[in-house]
Amino acid sequence: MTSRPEGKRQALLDAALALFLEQGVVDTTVDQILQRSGASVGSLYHHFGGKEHLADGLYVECLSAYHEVALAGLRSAVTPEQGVRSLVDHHLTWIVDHRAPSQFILVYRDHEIRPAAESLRALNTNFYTELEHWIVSHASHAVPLLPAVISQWIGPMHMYARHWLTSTVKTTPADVRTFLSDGAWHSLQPLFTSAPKG
Amino acid sequence: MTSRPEGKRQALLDAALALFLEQGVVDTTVDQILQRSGASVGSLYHHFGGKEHLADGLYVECLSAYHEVALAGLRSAVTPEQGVRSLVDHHLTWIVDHRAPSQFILVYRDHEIRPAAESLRALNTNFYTELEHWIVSHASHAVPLLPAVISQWIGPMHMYARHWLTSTVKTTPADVRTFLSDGAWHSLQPLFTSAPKG
DNA sequence: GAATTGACTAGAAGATTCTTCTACATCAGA
DNA sequence: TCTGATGTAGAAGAATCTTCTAGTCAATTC
Repeated sequence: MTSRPEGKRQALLDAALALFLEQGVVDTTVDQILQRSGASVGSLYHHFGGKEHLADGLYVECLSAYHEVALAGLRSAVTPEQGVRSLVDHHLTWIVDHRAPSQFILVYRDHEIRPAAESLRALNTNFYTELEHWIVSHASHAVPLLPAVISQWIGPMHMYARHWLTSTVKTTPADVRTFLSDGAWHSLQPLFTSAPKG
Repeated sequence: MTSRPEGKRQALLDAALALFLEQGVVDTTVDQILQRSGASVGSLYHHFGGKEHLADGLYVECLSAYHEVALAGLRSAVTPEQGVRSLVDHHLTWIVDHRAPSQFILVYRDHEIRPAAESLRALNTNFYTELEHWIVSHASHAVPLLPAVISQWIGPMHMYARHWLTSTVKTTPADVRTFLSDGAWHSLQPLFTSAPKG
């Protein structure tokens, strides 16, 4: 009966996010999602095509939103240093302001290896490709080992975020923002200034 | 009939590892595991108590083996530099020599938030606690922000491992071993030599 | 060396959970 | 008012997981 456009779809996403974080994807039943969202089986399968696809949709939704913010900051950076630091800053801000989506992204990411998750992995590929292009276009010389460079840039902040999101500490990422930002910049700085070794 | 001790248990683990990597945990059915392993439903539920518990058991098995090697290297290190670098080296060696278990660990890690996974998370906690103790005991002064320091130490290598294990590139981690090892050491070196700022 | 015990295996029966399917509702635009 | 696109409903059916009882086998006890 009552239903504004996108009403049930969004209700399903909201209910699923809450339940998935409370109980995990596997232990959450379709019935629980239906009860919490007020939607019917038909709605769920109309909008998403199944429980796992709903989880995929949720992942895409959450990750896209994050990517948008992160890339916007990177694009508006003027100097290499601003760009390198912006990604760390935006990330740490994001996980505080969007705790639930962040948890779901970190926890669900790569959690399955299956061909069906193709489109889902493409999301990450696009993101990293843009990061690589940004590095190359700002670097003062050829950059080898791009994946390793990217890892040094954002690996620490990812790991810290994972730690902060899964533990229950009261400290905020603000305490480590400077530390992580400095670390990232010091790791990448050589790419933008000095000449390559060898 | 035929059954050596541990026979079915190990067969179940082997079959599960292969299937989980091929199809993901969710898309693998109990029946598939039984067929591939030659075990019966009874065996699976006797040894593990369910499909998810089997996945947990597999995770524990794989991760424990890795922790053992990693910590052994760390303990036998004489200088701080050897210790810092050993963890990176052992990790990169490990993922090459044990590709399947590594993939499962990275992919399955944290993949569910649920109270039942308590013992499972304890494994990681113990590992990181030992890393923290090692840092503190070798540092030349008080170390703040331990989780952030740990993240700088092993965050990049984790991220690179994830990349290498999920992509199909032919390059081996040997190409980046020096790069990542240097990065880790340069990040942590100040802890072991100079005085803290502020 | 028969009985007992405990660890393990077997597979049918039962319970749970997921998915499909058909019918109905709402709404914008012709 | 009709029409088609989109969304909703829930019963029926299919797939999957788990429990349960009944064994097998090897080692141990008396």
